[in-house]
Amino acid sequence: MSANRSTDPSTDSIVHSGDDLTEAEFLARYDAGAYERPSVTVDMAVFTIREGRLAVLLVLRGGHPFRGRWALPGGFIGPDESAEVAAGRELAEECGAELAARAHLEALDHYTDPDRDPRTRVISLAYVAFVPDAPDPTAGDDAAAARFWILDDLVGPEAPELAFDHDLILADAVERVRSRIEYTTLAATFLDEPFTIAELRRIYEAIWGVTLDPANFHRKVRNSDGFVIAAEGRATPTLGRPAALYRRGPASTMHPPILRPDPT
Amino acid sequence: MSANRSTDPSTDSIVHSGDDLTEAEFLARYDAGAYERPSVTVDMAVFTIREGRLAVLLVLRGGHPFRGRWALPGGFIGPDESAEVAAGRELAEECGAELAARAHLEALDHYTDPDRDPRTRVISLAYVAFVPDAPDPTAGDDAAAARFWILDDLVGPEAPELAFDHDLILADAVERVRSRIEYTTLAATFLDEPFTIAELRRIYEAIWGVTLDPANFHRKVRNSDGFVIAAEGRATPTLGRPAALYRRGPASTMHPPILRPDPT
DNA sequence: CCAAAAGTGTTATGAATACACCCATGG
DNA sequence: CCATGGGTGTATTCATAACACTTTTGG
Repeated sequence: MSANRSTDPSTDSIVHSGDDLTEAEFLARYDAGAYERPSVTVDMAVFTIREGRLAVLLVLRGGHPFRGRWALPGGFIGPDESAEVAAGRELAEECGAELAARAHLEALDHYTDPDRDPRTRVISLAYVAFVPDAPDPTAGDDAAAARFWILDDLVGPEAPELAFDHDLILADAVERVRSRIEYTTLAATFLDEPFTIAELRRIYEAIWGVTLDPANFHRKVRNSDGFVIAAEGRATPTLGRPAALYRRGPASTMHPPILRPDPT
Repeated sequence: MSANRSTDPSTDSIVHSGDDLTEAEFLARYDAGAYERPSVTVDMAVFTIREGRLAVLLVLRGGHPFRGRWALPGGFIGPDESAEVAAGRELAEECGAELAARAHLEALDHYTDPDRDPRTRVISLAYVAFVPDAPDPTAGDDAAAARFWILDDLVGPEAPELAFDHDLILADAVERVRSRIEYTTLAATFLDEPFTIAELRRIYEAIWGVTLDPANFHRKVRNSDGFVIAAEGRATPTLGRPAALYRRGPASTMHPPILRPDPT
């Protein structure tokens, strides 16, 4: 603590000894403005499936810094809202309210390098969100454009360089979603209900970038208690036997998990 | 964004249109003080093993707010340090530098409820740390006392009520460490080198609160590539056959994992 | 009838469990 | 030689992977 004393509001003796005050008195006299504070943003990796592949929502920055670079959508946390509320609000503004209502939002990590933003000290709280295949959003006021990028198009020499440390955040987010669908039922949140087991399998294939055995996948999902529940009716395929329809079940985790195939 | 415009430094038009500036000019004119900012702390759940059971470091608060309550150690982030550096610094101050140097520190989550701190808006970045069995730390200036609490002593009617939302953070941290040792080699960081397989097993038993089959555990650890590597010599037991000694191996994850026994 | 996709059956392999059994030491 | 904990062998059970096979539709 001593190394940080001048900026540390928990070191009460700098403000007031406090020893002779009740907690109510202490709080009434507390001066919140006496210390240097970082700015705090939420940044979101909003995933969906596009052309059978994993895609993430990026916005083209219309203002400084990093004007003209693609970035994860996000914004500063309001003084009276939690980070999760702020993320939901931003998502609604980027993708529309009805889509945000269906999205599953989940805390990812925090990014705190003092130099990660050239303006000032900015700490980012990162979230991941999963939405069913959705139309491209309309750009907000401070973004020149907003669209889903297929992840494969973000690697290689043609790929845009992202603003801030968003390439790092995105890499963490991709790994998170890839490992998360192994032992949770999250993959189903990428689909509109009702859906078929094969559609769910294509979600896994898109996120992992592999092909899975349809027969074994079908069995695993059906045997996983509460993952999916049968719905009325049949899918109307362009070809082949019509598939049974399902909805998301009550379970949020799977035992045993559906493990990624060994990339060997 | 529009709902939050007045506190949002990314909405450049409020500060300056920016359109006619280079990025360098924009940054030179940027006023970081124009927006309301939260305070940001790091809080740590520092785990060790005490009396064969999982224990966590708590400090008794000497000042307001929550004076006289036990809390996770932590402190405010300095203006020029990352959260990880801040956590390491705080840990060194609480537990001693040599112990902090051996500790494995890992980001847990962030806690952002606007009302979680009665003083002002405070966002907490939570970390978990794992240290070999260590002497009780000496309390720092702003703590009346600091000691390891066996986790089982923190439940029940006799248990102290923690400050802030630290009971929630601690619950998340415990679940994290319990699941983390399933598929990482983290448990070995609770031990001084060299150690025996049985000592490692007792770490798992302490963290999960179960008893494990010594024979099967031994095989799983030995078969897990890079988890442990053989060291010279033998342990000198009080009873029974002397055990072989090992050091931490290069692997950080395990395939397949060592799964918790079903609590059924 | 044929093609194609959905879904079931069957076998082989690999890991986990339970537990019998051997090993190495101190008393 | 006995008690105790370290460590290996082995049979059973269970999940997975591979793939043959059946079902159900449209053309």
